[in-house]
Amino acid sequence: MQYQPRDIEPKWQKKWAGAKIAEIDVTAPGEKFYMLNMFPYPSGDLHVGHGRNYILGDALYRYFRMRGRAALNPMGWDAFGLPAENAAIKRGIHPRDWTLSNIAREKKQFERWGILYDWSKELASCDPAYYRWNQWLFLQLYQRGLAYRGKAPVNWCPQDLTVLANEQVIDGRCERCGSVVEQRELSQWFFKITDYADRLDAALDRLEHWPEKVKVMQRNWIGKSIGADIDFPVPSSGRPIRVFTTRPDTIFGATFMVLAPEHPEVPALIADHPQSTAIEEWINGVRNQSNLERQESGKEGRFTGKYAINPFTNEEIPIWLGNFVLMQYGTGAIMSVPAHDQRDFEFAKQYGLSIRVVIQPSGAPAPSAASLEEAFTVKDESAVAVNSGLIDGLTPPKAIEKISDEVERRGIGRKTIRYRLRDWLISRQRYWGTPIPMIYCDRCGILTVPEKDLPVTLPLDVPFTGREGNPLANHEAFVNVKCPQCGGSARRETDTMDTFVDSSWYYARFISSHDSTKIFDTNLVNRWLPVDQYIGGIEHAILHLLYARFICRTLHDLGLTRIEEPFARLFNQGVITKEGYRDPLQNMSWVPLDEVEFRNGKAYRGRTELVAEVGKMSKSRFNVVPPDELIEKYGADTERVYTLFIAPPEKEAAWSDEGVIGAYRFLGRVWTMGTQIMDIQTSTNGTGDIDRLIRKMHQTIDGVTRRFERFEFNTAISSLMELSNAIGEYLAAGGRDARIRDVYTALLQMLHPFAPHITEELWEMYGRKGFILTSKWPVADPALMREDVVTIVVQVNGKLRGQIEVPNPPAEDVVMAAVRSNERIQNWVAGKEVVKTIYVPGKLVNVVVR
RNA sequence: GCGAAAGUGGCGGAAUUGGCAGACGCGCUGGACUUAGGAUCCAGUGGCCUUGCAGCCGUGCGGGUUCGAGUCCCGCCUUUCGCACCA
Repeated sequence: MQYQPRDIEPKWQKKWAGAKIAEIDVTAPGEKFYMLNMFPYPSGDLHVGHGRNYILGDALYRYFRMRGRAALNPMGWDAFGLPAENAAIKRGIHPRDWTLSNIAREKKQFERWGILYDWSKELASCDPAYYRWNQWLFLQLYQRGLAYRGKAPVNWCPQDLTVLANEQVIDGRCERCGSVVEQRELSQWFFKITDYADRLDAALDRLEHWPEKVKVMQRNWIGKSIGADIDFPVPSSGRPIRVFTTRPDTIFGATFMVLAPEHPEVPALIADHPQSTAIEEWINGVRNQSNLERQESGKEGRFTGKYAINPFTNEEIPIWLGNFVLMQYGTGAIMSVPAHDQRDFEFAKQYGLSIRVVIQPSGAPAPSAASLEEAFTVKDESAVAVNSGLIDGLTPPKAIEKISDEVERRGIGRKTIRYRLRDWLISRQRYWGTPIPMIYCDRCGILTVPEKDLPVTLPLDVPFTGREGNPLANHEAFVNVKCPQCGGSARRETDTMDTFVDSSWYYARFISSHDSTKIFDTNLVNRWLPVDQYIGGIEHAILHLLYARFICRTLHDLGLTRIEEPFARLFNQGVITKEGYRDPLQNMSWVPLDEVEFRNGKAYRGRTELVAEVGKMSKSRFNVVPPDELIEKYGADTERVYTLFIAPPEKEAAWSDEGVIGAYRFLGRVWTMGTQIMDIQTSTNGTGDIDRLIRKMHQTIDGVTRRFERFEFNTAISSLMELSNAIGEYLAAGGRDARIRDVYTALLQMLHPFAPHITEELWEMYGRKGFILTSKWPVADPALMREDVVTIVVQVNGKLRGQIEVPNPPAEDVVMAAVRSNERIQNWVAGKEVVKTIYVPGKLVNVVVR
């Protein structure tokens, strides 16, 4: 009987679904394993690149189940968001219908891949039963001052009268209508993530099983720096200017001060300047530049004509404006220490400002003007403060401590910790999201929607033209509401929430996803969280993972969980790339694959030779591999095995259509040898070496088990291929010992997480009871792994000159006797003086001769 | 510029602690089967010299440590990723 994946795969998919095999009772006892793939945004079409992510999770899930863990593997939909709204505008489909039909398609695709999710816990963020708890959470945060309204600059399209996400702004213009986008200050809702900056930063050190890369990215994003705020008196205004510095120990070298052009003191400082108009013009020019533009235009500054007093040297230092000082960070003002800071140095050289060295390697001569270029790079461990009064001779850490204490003692500042992290702007002037549950009443002010009135449901009867801004704002029935306090007429908030709010706590909701009385069950969540294995793309390294960590902590602080960190282990799978083709004559635009002809190994469209480029699969590059055809031809098991075999899972991998055949052949061989082995009923003396094969089996069990724990799926599969090759050789050699059945069964079990359908089918054909999925993972017996004979490599002067076989375990004297009696080896040693002999137990002998 | 990771056949990639480099797979070559193609099966496949052989060379480049280096150390080169005027 031929291997026909087309027949057996749907059969098992139905059986698993019928048996509700992946449904788990979260209250039942057992050692829990919470496995979670990041829930997808249902955009409709899943390609083999997406498949890698889910197949990887499914293999892991099946493995842990077979290892006897109570494994939970739920799935849901990150179903709010802009693409649905754009589809509505472009194609006249309601975002809800578009989303729901995509969900149905993707769910079907998961089934075709043979992926087992516990669908009884399915959730979708666009479902009022889900988003009402978003709203509830918002209210809890609002009541604790963690949600607030504030002004923030947003991208505003004056033509479409709407706010645009950064991604929708292309070269400063609206992606839809092409008008120049403006920066506008609007009232927006924020979550106060900055209150948690310190805890989110500190806890990163305890996330042992997170990729270092992600932790570094989060650390940079939070951007903690320890330093001091120090006031510099300004005689002309009588108001001191406060600077932030991480190096207060260099204050004796602060020879000038630089303010951001937007600094609030600037107008007063330049008011009586003879060229104040020119300076204002310059300020406006800088203001309109992005940070990137400012950096590209180089350092520029203007002297205000005013001076501040350095509180430690008591010197007057000039106050400058500089385009490299950012108002958003610190106090928007810096003390410049040109001798020890690259940027200050460049600025000082450009404008001829004075430079004073205040840190030097101890005992070194004072740097000359020529060597000043190096002064700011002093990283010498022995560097100490000089020309610095009370801190002379101290190393930087001690000097920082002492000078900070002195600043506090004098009452001119304090030690501070600052973060780059800003509060999380959650307002979106968009329809397809969770309505923010707030009400504006002219008499009573800003009010929360009472909990009993949740959810605030998103109305469905709105028109989508893409022109009039947020459709919600024009929906009278939605906007007009009675004030919950005075009963008078009031207006609803029409902003919706950033979809990252939805994804910041869904992992907890899965545990009791149908509970309509509370956000989740605290006891159960305490049992099941944190997620044991979280799997998703590196693109979520910062935003999603940081927001989820933040919200998890707020839930903890609300007394709803004991859990502070939501994800114990994190794994980022690599993307799958494929060649796409560009047309050099058509401005290098991507060419659809069906227009590409291949001749002599090169790609053409007509007579134009196309340029091949390897990149992440995406529709816009026409390089996606849809799984349908592949599954039709070779089956889902082949795709699964190939996808996990292709490369280590964390690495980027290049898809090769030819490579797939290898996985198919492997499964075909497993199938064929299975039908052959089934016929072996009783032990008959063949010529094969069954003991060797059994040893190989135990070694493979040991290896595959360890490789599962380390996510080394590619080598796990290759060692299964080796075992299957060994079985094939045994059969070819005429081996017919009935114990081959045990070896084969173990192979099937280990193969199951990768190729679930074929292994279930063969398991059934073998007359085994139940699903192979619910069978017990094989255990390696160390005693049976051991070889009877070991081969020891013999080197002479480090070069391989022979091999000897000795009984295992190898005794040193036996090995040495064998070396001495081996003619071939002795020929290499003959006539030379043996300097020494090195024996590496069980591995090799190296004879060193002269 | 700063930080991190990585460079191994024609390709994807293997190689616990330094110990037979190239497992496994693709591709390729030859053969079997076939009217033929495909599929399948068998054999071979880093380079060089060879009748042959565990002879020589070989893990980005240059040095070093060691009986022995893909692996450790120093110095370069290249690629990828992250951060980027954050005071």
